[in-house]
Amino acid sequence: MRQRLEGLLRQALTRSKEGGALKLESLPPLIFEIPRDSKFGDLASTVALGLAKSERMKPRDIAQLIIDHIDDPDELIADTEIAGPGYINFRFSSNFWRRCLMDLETDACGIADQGQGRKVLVEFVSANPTGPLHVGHGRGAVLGDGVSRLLAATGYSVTREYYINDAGKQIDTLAASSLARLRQAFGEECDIPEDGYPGEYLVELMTEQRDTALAQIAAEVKAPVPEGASAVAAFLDEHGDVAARVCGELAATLLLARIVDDMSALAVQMDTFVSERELRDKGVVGKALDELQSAGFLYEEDGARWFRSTDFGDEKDRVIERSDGALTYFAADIGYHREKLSRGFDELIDIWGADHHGYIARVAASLRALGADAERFRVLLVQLVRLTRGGEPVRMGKRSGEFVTLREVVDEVGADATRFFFLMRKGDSQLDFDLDLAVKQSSENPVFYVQYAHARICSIFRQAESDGLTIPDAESAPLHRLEAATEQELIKTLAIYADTVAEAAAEREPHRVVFYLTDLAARFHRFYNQERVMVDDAELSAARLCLARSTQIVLRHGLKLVGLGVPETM
RNA sequence: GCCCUCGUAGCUCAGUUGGAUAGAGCACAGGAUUCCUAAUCCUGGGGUCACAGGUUCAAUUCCUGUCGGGGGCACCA
Repeated sequence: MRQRLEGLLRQALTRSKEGGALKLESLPPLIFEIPRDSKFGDLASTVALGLAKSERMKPRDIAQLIIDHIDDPDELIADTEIAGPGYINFRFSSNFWRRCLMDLETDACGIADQGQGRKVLVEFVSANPTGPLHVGHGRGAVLGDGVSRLLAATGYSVTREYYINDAGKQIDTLAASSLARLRQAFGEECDIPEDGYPGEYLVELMTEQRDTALAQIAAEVKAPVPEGASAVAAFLDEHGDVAARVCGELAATLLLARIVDDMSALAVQMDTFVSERELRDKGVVGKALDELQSAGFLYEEDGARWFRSTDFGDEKDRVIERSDGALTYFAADIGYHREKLSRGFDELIDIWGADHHGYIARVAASLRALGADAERFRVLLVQLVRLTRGGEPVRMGKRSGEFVTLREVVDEVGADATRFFFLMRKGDSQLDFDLDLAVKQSSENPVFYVQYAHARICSIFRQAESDGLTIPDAESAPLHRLEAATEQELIKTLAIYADTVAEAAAEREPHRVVFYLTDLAARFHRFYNQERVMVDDAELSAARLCLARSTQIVLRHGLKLVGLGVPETM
């Protein structure tokens, strides 16, 4: 809707300028709003208010000038009025609404191609493969997926990537913990390391993989597989390092597979997986550091190597190589992000937990130092989820071993309800997830409200079909018969779908689509309760069937856009 | 101590990027179905937009400060 009026207004402004009526050093942003009260028209613009100062004219006079310069050959605008301090209120003709509905019947549902094929890499979840995903990861997964879907729908070429942190201390810890569990699986008395991962999932995993693991270790050291508890214990003592490595790799691989499975239960799919270890082995990290070195951004101090990130807006310099010679996590991240850019992406989006926000400045600094435009890197923070049960906080963490896994929640409340719950909130707002409440309310989750609207429409169409009625398309439907207030409101809501998606994509905020869908469903339910779709008047029925079809199109498109199911019956 | 972020109805949250009388769901009270799905709809009460200044014709929105919640300030990952 906005897009259509924008063209006309922009033209009017250009003509005013050419005719000398307005100076217009630059074309002002065209800000529209949908008036709360329909007596102020269908859409209002504040352009004239914004121009008052630079033009040194009264806003109302400017508004009049603009209106006088509008050229509207298709008669899309039925009426304009200048109101209040200088609003221009537009009322549209049935022609206009017809075009909006016709837009919805196109492949892209009238959504503009903002992305123009620009390549975007969205990196999200990227949880260490040291345990199952927990509820907090779910939020990042759903947000990253939602943003990806939004960008894909608006013309971007999107790649979803998972960065596997399979190097470094956490993996060493996993290796030691899983080796201990392996020993236990063979009947040995063995405690897991003090700061290891105590979770039950490792016990299950290593018990199940007991023989596989032992066979792999034996193969690596080219020794026969030991038999009997004491022989196994002696064998593992002798080849402790290899055993730990094999256990760690085995556990990481299987845990990652489980993570992938957990994500797909939430309808989240990745396109690519990148391994930190592989990047390091391929020399990607070293190359990036060499570049920084030769550009003069690295220096030695206190026996460590530092990156002069303060030159690029960070608040302090950062260590990239510790005095013991080990590279820091940050060094790996520099290499990874450089590698992402080298793959030809126009834009990198990272989705991080809010506890990493202090990290943004240094990664951005490293990219700038490597010559990349800072605009191309953007981090979306997702606030941590505070898990409660009956109002009491649930302590969680791999360290404590207590877990509420994402999978448990999805199994209990369902994928759609879980997705909707996360997508209803802006990513940067804090979120309490009450387990008891989530289960209790899963049956009244608003997602069903939206899906029910779609199912209802399908039901109407089943009825229409058995009555031998056909649904006209928007071009030929007698839309002038849709005069009821509920019908008008519904049409207007349908007309702003493409605008809503465009804004949501531009802001990377999927929750806007979710709110829109809830609003659309509400308007449809209202219409449905007040008017009968199929009535004796064939023309009126045709118009209402068309309206229902348009609503169905948008509901289906919108539900898919946020990754939700589109049921035909409920 | 410094930095980031949030503070809107009893609760959970939106608020069209600075515009007209601040909205929705839940909860609470009452009502609607001879007919396309009642997982629906209608009516009602509820607010100093944390607080105080500032910018502006116009501030919930931008700036500064105060208070409060959360997070971050490692040769950790």
